[in-house]
This record gives sequence, C-alpha cells and structure tokens, in this order.
Amino acid sequence: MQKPIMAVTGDDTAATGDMPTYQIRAPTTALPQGVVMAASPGSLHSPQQLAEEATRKRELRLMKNREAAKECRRRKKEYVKCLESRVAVLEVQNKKLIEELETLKDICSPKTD
DNA sequence: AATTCGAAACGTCACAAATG
DNA sequence: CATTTGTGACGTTTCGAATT
Repeated sequence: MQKPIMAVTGDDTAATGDMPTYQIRAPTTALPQGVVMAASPGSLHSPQQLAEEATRKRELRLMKNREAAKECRRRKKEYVKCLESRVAVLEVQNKKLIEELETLKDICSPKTD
C-alpha cells in the first residue's frame, strides 16, 4: 500500500524550454557527494549537515502540506455538500411559495362577468 | 479481457494571510 | 520582520463504468 510516485521534478538539465512555466524553485539537493571536510572551528555544522537539515525540513514541509491539502479538501467538500442541501431546501420552499401565491391570486382575482 | 473516458482523489508549488 | 498555515491551480494517479 505504498505507491512509488513519479512526479515531474525538474531536477535534471533537460532545459527544453517548454516547461510548464512552473518549478522556479528547485531545491536541488545535488551535492557533489564525497569529500568530508572538517567543520571550521566555531561552526556547529558541516555543509553536509546543513544540506541534510534542509532536506529534512523540506520533507517535513511537504508532509505537513500534504496533510493540510487533504484536510482542506475535506472541509471544502463538506462545505459544498452543505450548500447543496441548503439549495434543495430553498427550492422546495420557493416552490411552495409560488404555489401559495397562485392560489391567493385566484382567490383575489375579480370575477369576469 | 482490453481499451477508453470522465470524475474523484492526490501531491506539489506558489502565494496570501495569519501568527509569534 | 521570519515562519507557519490555508488554499487555488496544475499535473498526475486511481477507479469505475461504458464500449469494443
């Protein structure tokens, strides 16, 4: 129950020029991996650690946003359902009022002849 | 069956509004 | 101010029904 998603992540240098006018912000976790250099004295984080932290943050953000989107859709769906049932109620009410108006018209109309 | 199609659900991005 | 949260827009995936 876990599907491998293959979404378009523009992280390669294809550059065909017809991208969806989108994807401006490629985080690009492309680190020239290897070469571990000691962190400079005083600095608490090596560049790798910083990159890992950034990746971690991004994944957390994606996860949260995923859930937020689901919840947002759930709420919206409910809202629409609510509106629809209100429409149904109002339509019935409107129909009744129109009928009532017609009968009242009949009652009040002056007799011809 | 295999294929096609439309609708619903999804994940991600960009951006505005809310929050601390 | 910087960060976080909510949502519209877009492209993708999944699903069920109709058609071949």
